[in-house]
Amino acid sequence: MKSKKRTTIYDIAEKLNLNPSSVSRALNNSSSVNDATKKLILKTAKELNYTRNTLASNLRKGHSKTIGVVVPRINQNFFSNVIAGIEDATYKQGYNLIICQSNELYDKEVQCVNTLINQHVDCIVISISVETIDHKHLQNIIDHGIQLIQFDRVADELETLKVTNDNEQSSFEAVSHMIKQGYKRVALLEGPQKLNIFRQRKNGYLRALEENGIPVIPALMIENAWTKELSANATRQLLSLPQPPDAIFASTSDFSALGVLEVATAMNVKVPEELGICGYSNEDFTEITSPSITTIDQFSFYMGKTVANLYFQEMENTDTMVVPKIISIKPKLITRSSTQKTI
Amino acid sequence: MKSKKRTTIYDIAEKLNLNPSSVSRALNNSSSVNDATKKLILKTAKELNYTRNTLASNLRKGHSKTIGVVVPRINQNFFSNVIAGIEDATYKQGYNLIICQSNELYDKEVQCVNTLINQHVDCIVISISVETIDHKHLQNIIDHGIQLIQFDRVADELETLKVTNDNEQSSFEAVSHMIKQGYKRVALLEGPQKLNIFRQRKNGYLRALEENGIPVIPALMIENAWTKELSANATRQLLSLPQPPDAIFASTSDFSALGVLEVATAMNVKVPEELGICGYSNEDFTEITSPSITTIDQFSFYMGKTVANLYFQEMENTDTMVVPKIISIKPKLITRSSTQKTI
DNA sequence: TAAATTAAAACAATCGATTGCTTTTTAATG
DNA sequence: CATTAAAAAGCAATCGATTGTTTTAATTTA
Repeated sequence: MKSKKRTTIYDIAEKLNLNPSSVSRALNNSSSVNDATKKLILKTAKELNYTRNTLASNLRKGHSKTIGVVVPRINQNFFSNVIAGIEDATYKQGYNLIICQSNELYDKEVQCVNTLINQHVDCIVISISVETIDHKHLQNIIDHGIQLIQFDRVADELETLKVTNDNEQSSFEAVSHMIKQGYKRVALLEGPQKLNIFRQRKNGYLRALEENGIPVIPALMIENAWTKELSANATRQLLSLPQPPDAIFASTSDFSALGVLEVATAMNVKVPEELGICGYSNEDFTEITSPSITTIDQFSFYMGKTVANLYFQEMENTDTMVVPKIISIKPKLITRSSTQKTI
Repeated sequence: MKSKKRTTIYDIAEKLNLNPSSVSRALNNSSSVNDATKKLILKTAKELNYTRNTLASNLRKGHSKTIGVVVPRINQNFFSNVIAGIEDATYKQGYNLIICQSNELYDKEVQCVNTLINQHVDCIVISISVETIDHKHLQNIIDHGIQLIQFDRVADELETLKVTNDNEQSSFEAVSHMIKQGYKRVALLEGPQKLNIFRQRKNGYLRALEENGIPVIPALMIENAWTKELSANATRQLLSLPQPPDAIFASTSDFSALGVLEVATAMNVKVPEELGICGYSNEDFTEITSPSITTIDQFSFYMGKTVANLYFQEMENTDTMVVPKIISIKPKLITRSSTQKTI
């Protein structure tokens, strides 16, 4: 489609025999243009179907009023909720959102970041991929003078603004809850330990065991069980142990917990009587499985809003340096049937 | 945060005692720059941490290489999958995505569209809100010479590029399937008839009844049952009828179907023996309810890719007028336990 | 009425990259 | 060695809006 030429302030100026600068000022409601003229300009602008060219405006003004977001996957409940939260907050401020997904690939993540830098976005919000171990691309964002906010999966080594979940504490509470319910051999399904969130969740698990005087049994801790399939395999393995666990904390996601549940059901292991299950994320479906699954709510939408508002707040300090700041949101344990050993 | 001044082609030109135009050409790999010079420029660009200012570039080039997307809700499975599909396709072409959500509100939808027009996006992709009945804002997009692609929930009256699901046919097949399973009184939970997709689904339902010689019973057709709660209420009402239905087609969503299932279970009505249930959308959870729910897959991710590719394809015809074109994707019936009356 | 003040509009430079056109330099040809 | 062709680089306008500065017009004050 050939896009017709759009109306510019020059067109308006020409038609009214005025200078473009006056048109611009009128459009920005400056006080240095006569009210009558202003009205006339506004009317003509409407007639000619004028809309400001944000490209030109932003170029001149030196900013883009745009925030870039990089997440592993757009269509994952947690992330799409965070994005919805960010959108909700940024929209009100007249900001736009450019969304990219890394697909959990380091290379794509770097590309996304570069694109956003090129776009001269004012801020980049990122939750890193599993593959991401070095942070040159993140440092690059900072070097370009772009505000950087990390959320959820953050690079600890890099001192930036961060919005995180208190994974350690919530895992601690989840495992403590299971122990209080009477489960004695709680297994752990771990996520890739490259990601700090999974390390933290493991730490919470370990602390809960320790504080409750329960020995750590390495055989009950399965590495890299972070998809439904991997968790299902892990569960088969665990339940076939001479001394199988009587509870499994799927610290990686509710999908993992679902894998556990399915295998348990298939192997005729009764949940929650013989096996307690706890997931992570409070996906919609955890409420409707039978039994319903105990899980942890991360307040994802709220998290998105927090991220956006953090940016707007920091933006105010125009000339001071960025002070690294971490906002930690405390997730909430949602206890359901899958851990109701005692009735 | 004060953003430091970024490196421009002028900085590079100055440092190398060259003209900015040569730098620009070198950066664009033009053949009219000496290879040695080109190499030098590229090296210096890297040293100075240069990145092209896309704002300036796009202003000059007259396009933004950006596609705007407006959906009712970002964090709804169907839409987030479509967006992921669009992103997947546009990313490869070096395009960016600006995402907005209307929250099912007409006013917000209009605002979103206006913002995108201001941003001078090259194309706007939209799925309209429930509230949307007039289409001035969509016409406005066209008037600004911006390519418009509607998907899923489209305004029939407006002749634009469209990517839709064949809702009529898929509903027809779903209801036919239920009838073939032996269900005799199939009820329908309708969505707001303002939206064409829900009208089409109703038509498919009606056609299935007709072609199978089954009378239409108005009492079995419930209007506006398009949330889980509304569907639950509707189900209670239906099952309390003197002559209750023996199957319910929740044409609006799987969430509705879930509402039906929960009420049926609570009322001790056996699914699928006494009541067949079919949903719409193939949400993840339909697989794991007990019984699992028969539903319709809309190929949402693929739909997103199709939308994006439609744009790129149309873009080629630079000077011809846009010929309204509709791509209809045929959804797939996924039969599961909830409609297995016969074994 | 002349001078001073203020309001309104015009002028011109700028943001950074691109591109048609011109000039300079280098290489090739007779 | 002169002439011509080709390659490489420079020049300058452009995209559209913004903004500091200057000019003009209108109003007020002495």
